[in-house]
Amino acid sequence: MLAAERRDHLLGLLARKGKIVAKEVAAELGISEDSVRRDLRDLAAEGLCQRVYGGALPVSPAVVDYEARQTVAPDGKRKVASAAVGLVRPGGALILDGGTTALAVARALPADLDCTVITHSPTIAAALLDHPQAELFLLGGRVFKHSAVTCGAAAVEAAQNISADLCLLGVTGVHPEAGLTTGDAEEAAMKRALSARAADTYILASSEKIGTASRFRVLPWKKVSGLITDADPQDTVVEQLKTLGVEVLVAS
Amino acid sequence: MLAAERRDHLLGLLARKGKIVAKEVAAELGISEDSVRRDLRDLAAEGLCQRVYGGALPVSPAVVDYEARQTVAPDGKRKVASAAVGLVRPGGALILDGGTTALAVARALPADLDCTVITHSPTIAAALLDHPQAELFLLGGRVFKHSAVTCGAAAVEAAQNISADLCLLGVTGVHPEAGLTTGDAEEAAMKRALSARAADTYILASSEKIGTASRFRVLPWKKVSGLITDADPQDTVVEQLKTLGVEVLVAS
DNA sequence: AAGATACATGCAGAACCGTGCAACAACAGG
DNA sequence: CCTGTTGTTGCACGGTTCTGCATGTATCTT
Repeated sequence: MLAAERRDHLLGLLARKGKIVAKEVAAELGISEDSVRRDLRDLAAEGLCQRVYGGALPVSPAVVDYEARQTVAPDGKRKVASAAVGLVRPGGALILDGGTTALAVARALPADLDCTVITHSPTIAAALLDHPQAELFLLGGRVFKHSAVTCGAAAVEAAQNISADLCLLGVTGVHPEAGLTTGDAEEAAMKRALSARAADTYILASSEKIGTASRFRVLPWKKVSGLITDADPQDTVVEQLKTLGVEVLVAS
Repeated sequence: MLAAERRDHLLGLLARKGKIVAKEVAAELGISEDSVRRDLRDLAAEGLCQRVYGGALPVSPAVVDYEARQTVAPDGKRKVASAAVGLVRPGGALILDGGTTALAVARALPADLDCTVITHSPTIAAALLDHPQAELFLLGGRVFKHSAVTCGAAAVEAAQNISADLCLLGVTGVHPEAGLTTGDAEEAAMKRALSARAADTYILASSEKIGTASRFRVLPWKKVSGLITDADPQDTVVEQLKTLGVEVLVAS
């Protein structure tokens, strides 16, 4: 393991778990505690972590570079994205919706992923250009600038010619009675068309969308295989969804 | 093994594995660590990887994005782009090819431009998202990662359903006898399909492309309306083109 | 207060690095 | 065909950086 790689690893741990115990990491990586301590000392000197007795903690969010916050997806979306990545099978075909949560999924996909990704979002397509093993298929059509995806008759028609194992769909509203909803009729139709072309459809929904509804219905619950969210599993709405027979994958 | 081949191999490793250990690669390829280190040093100088003790790591995605946004097009491409923008008529329809020169055109288009832009490049589409008045149409298909455009049967078919007043095409070779050429057969076919759907086709070619030829013919001279270049109008090749009846728009 | 744990520091060996140099191949020009 | 030039490659050298250990000190726990 490269020294610089190890530093990245430490920062990753810090972001994911919120703390680092020097002893544990040393054992895990098979290196001496001294090296871990030295790394932590260096990172602390650069303001990338806060050194504490026994390990290190993240620097307070306010201090973190503004740019870093911009580029990194909000915590909820990142959690949902990494849970969603677990559903993707190598060698399969994946339909990936547009939107910021789907973009987080695209970024979380392993760089050497060997599968076909079908999308109607130029942004997602651009984000996947550096995945050399992934076959990439873009559904054309009129571009809806608001959400940066193609919609309309041409896009729906293009979708009719593809099939996939899995469809990961973003929505703006997730409600027990209203079902899955979004704010634009064309977009709703497009999402429906995408979902219809996949064996399984999972919904990407960070916690703030749970229990809310938008103007246009995308799908009823019976048409989706499951929901991926970072909401509390004990949440009332989440419990309600479970009683409806919805498979809820909790991301953390 | 060729030096350039080796460089590609290194970049591939970086993408697939996320890191390079100089010692390992040297052993694997049967060359000295010095050569590997030299390559890594060069790649790092071009911003293609991050050199670290013991090997190299990928440049962080955030940095790439940032750099891509920051990098202004080379002077030649910028000149060509601004000359090309002069051909675009408000209210009309424009077919915009992929590639860096076309991207420069997209960026040079006025933000309040009121026209329809048709493209097969997700990158170009993404660049035009903030042009509120422009209608944007994306041609779908299999994405060719190398040049970040859609190609193949589906893309060509999608192109059959559109029409435009003007097509701005990038090529890699501009030669009096060989005509307009590019390095990939699929791309050449796609460019032909785009050109066929527009009343006028103009070629975007910064000066370094003048007088060169690539493997696959895109179009013969008689099919294009003109050439937009920043090359010297007195240049021998440019003079030759003029005698062939090619309209040459000199960008400056 | 005392033992346990974590820490900083210095040190030595190992790994890694850049540079200069010579050998070699590819190539253009005579 | 020869020759000078250019660019690449491997090797040798000296310097730098990393790493684990030993030591003495600081901090935590009980």
